[in-house]
Amino acid sequence: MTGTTFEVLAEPNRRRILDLLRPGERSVGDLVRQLKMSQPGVSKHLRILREAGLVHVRRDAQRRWYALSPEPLAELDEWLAPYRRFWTDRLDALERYLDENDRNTPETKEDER
Amino acid sequence: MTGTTFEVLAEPNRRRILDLLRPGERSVGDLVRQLKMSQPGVSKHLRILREAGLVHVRRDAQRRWYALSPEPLAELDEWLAPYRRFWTDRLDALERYLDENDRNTPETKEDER
DNA sequence: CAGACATATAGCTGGTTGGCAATATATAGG
DNA sequence: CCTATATATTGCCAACCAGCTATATGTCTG
Repeated sequence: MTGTTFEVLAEPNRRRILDLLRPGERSVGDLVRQLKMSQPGVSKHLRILREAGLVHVRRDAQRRWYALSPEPLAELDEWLAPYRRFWTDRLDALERYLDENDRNTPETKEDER
Repeated sequence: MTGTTFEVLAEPNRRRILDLLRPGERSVGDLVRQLKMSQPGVSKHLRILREAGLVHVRRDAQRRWYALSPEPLAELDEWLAPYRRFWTDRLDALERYLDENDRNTPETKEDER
């Protein structure tokens, strides 16, 4: 099996790659230049990201253009959702969007208007 | 050194422990019973979670009551924030809170070995 | 075709890690 | 003090992993 999203993201260089892809597509060589890492190293990480469904690739002659496939990040976001209430009292409008379940000790500070 | 929040959360049993702590404090023995794992195994994970600042402990005679310290999760949340726009277009009020920079053009996908 | 260029894969290796059993530490009670 | 209970620490091991070098694959150009 391919690693879980969490395991894949545990590696800092892979998070870095995703960050670099956020503005848009990048070629492998491009990424190699940004990360201080060997080309095979980068390709290996890209494979792992690809197999985890976090990036997808477009071929163009010898170049391969990698781009974000952010769907799996939603899984992480879902895991995180029930915890948000613990540190985002200020942004509690957020909870209205993102929260849905259980009972807990709600120590909301007073909302307004 | 203590691992990063991402590394610590890569381990499924540790995420499970946090999930179990979400409703409130639990003793170690309590956790051992829920997870199918040896007591030393659980203690080891708890130590890692403690050193990562994700849980804190309260002594009570022989018992130790563990509870969530969710602050480090905010770090994860911050990393995730700029990605949210990619799957939560519906929730674009969110972006007003969380986002800051530009957008890209989605491309056709292709995937092959 | 040859050679250059871009990327992927294979093979190796040192370091890390999760699991367990054994043992240590601490506390409570008789 | 002795014993039971609860948890932590230690020591060990097999598995995994990220990085590297060397090599393979694929494509473009002349």
